[in-house]
Amino acid sequence: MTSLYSNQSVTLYNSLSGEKELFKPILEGNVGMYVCGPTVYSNVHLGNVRTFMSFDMIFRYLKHLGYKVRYVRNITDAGHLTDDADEGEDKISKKARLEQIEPMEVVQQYTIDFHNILQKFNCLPPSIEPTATGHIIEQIEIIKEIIDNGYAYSENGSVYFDVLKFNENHNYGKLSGRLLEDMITNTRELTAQSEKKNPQDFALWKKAEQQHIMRWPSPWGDGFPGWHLECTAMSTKYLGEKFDIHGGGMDLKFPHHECEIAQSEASNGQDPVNYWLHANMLTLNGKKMSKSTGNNIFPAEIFSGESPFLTKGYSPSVARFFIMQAHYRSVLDFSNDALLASEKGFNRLMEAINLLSALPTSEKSSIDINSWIQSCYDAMNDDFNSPILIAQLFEAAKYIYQIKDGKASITQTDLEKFQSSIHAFVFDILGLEDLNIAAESNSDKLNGAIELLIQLRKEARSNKDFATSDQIRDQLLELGIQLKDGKEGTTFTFS
RNA sequence: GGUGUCGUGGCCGAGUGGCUAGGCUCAGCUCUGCAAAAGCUGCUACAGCGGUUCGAAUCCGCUCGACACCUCCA
Repeated sequence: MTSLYSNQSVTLYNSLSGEKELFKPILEGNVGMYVCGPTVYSNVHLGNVRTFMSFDMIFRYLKHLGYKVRYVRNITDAGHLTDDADEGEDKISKKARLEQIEPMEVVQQYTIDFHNILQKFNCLPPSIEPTATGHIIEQIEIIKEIIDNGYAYSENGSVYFDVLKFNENHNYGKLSGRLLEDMITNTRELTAQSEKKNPQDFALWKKAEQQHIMRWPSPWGDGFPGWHLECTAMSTKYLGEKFDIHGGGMDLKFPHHECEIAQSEASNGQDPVNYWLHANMLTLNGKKMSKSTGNNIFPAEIFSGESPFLTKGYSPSVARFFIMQAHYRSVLDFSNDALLASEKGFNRLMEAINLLSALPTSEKSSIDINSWIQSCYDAMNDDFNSPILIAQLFEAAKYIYQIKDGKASITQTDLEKFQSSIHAFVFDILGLEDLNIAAESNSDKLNGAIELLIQLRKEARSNKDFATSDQIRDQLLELGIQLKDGKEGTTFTFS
């Protein structure tokens, strides 16, 4: 059997070229994908989640197409200075000092939170989730190579990447579209940069001061690795010197990803990545969500509704649906109104899908199922355009109601195809979950009780005892259980 | 100041040279004991000004505005 990917060709927007390109993996049938993970010194907010969700959707789609995907997403548990000055402190160390615990306790706590949250949003775990602290040796080796190749210098126990030297025969700035000379003329004045030859240089290794708790021995003395280096070390180790896809948030494009390219080229001479993908920001009140400014909203607040920005709580799947309704490269603004609209749309889609298995079949299909399926693939093949896919799914919902009402027809074979495709796109690729099914399966007793009330209400109605029937309906609604009268009887949902 | 992205109907969001996504809201209808729910129908927009073109939301120029990056951030 041939894989789907031989029929469905994916086009993706490559930040490096600024254009949509046909996706062709280095090794046919295999994809190596690296995504920059979180720095685990605080809880992830919804903006962080959006990026990981976007790449989860991409991961899911590539797998669906039959690619064997090795998805590597790191945990940054070391390095990462709070500022660029020489006195900059490691973020995790700082948090540990403030809370008077071990740095690895900080790391552990927020790594667990990160995993829990992503699981709630139904993100698949990556194939490999390496940590920066687990790859200190690899990082030191890369630094040695860069020094040997003449693109780094050590100074007072620290090692810096020599950007000017590198730019003499490489192109520093090719990813972010910057020119080094512009950067030099526009550099802001920063104090305490005495160790660097020039401000554009970045740290590969930082000397640890006496009080610094996260430290490792190295040829240059005790210290810790620079932030950009870990991704180069881990992507190279698990995906090779050249791999297919590198993803991350738009805000990492410069300097982080630019530095990764420079480090690879300076150490092994390879431009490391064929396709750079950048997920755009989630904004709140029109401004980027950010840990440092506090303009953010946390997943726990979404679920509980306990936030000044929300009127109620929303399920993880509704939040995921909301995010999937925008293209991953567009800025998306978070608001209660937008979430409310998504919730209604999401419920409508789920209700239509639940009708699928009970649809009547006919001798002929009046709907061209094959071309509908292809239109779903076309959407995803076009740079993972999930909003278009969702529009197609609502078209499918319309078909479902037409078939149900006898205004359209479908054969048994087509229905099976229709059903399996919808399931693939909604649950496997978009990663949505049907909450009513989940609710039904874990509360059989409650469901039985509600069914009983529905039966009693039905009897009351047939006796024209509307006082009783309305009491059952209204009081259940107050409890958050909504009865829905339809032609084939009464159903209910939890609101 | 530099680099980049973008400005779409009441709201959210696709599209990116002609065939006018989709969701929500709203209005009407169907169903109903009344509702709710659900379904159906309707609502023709592309910041402004020029230009290219038989034809532009879509390409080009200018103006205005927003956001992001240039300093840690997904």
